[in-house]
Amino acid sequence: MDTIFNKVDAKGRVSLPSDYRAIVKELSTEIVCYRSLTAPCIEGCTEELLDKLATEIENATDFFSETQDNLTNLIFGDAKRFTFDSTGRIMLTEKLLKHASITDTAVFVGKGRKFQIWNPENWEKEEARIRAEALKNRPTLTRKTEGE
Amino acid sequence: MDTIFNKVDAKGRVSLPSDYRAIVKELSTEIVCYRSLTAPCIEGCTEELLDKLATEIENATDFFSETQDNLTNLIFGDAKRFTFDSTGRIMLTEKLLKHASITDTAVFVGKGRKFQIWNPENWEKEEARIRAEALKNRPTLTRKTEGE
DNA sequence: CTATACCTTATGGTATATCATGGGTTTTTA
DNA sequence: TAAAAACCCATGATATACCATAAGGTATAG
Repeated sequence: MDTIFNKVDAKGRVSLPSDYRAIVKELSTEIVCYRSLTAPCIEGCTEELLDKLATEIENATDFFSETQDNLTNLIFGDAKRFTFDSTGRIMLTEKLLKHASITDTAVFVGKGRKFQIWNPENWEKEEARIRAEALKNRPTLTRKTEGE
Repeated sequence: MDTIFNKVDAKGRVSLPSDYRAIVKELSTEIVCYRSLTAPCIEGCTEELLDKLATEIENATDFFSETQDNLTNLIFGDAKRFTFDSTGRIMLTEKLLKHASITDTAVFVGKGRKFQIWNPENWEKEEARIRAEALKNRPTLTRKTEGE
């Protein structure tokens, strides 16, 4: 998956890049999007992945625990299903667009089993940051990820 | 899933968001609501889930023996069935609305298998609190849940 | 090796269906 | 009998589905 720039029209519609669609389509015709917790961008994935995460939370925390309560609110309160039509577009909400400061162009960035949607300028900065960081931590990284 | 703001009309009626309805409708046309034990909000789910919760409480007797009675009383004594009509609306009771301080607008917050109903201002505060908290505990979280 | 035809994908526009919400009417119940 | 709740219909807003066009890329034929 590479980085793709697509236009956002006046209604908030964006074409999900065809490569992304192809992967999702094997399972369904919808994705889930939510505001990234740590970055000014939108994150997307399949519902399956989100369900898996929810199950993990349920297993790792107690039913009545504050942690479980907070996490489920955080994840499911924010996440929204987006079905894409025959032309492969989704309609992003105001909340999501605002969080990522996206107006007329959205940058799709593949992240393995999920992806991110950025404002072009912000992504440019982020990419530079990531590259610098990766270079700095290279020795540690290679040791850690051995199994991949 | 998702957070949705709906109006409460003069008669106390609220539209249950269509996405929520779609999931419930496969089974029936009613949900169960009760006052949250931990937060100033209303909680809602299907009757099936409440039954499951009852079983879980029973199974956890070893750990909750003291509080089991209290829990069952609090939840089941409070829970009430709400059928939604052809337009998808329910009529919440005074008791529930008062507990959540809801007057003219109700915020539906998805929690996976259940949902919460909040007063807009309270939810805004709660959401900010949760997100800040999650950000602070991020290292711990990611280790536990292996994803984000 | 180049040009043309074809296919895929992105994007703009439009019509249709859905949903939230308001109001009115009937039925229940206290 | 009065108040409240369930039911029904109407409407405006909005999202969704669909069609048409444009642009880019690839394969094939000349």
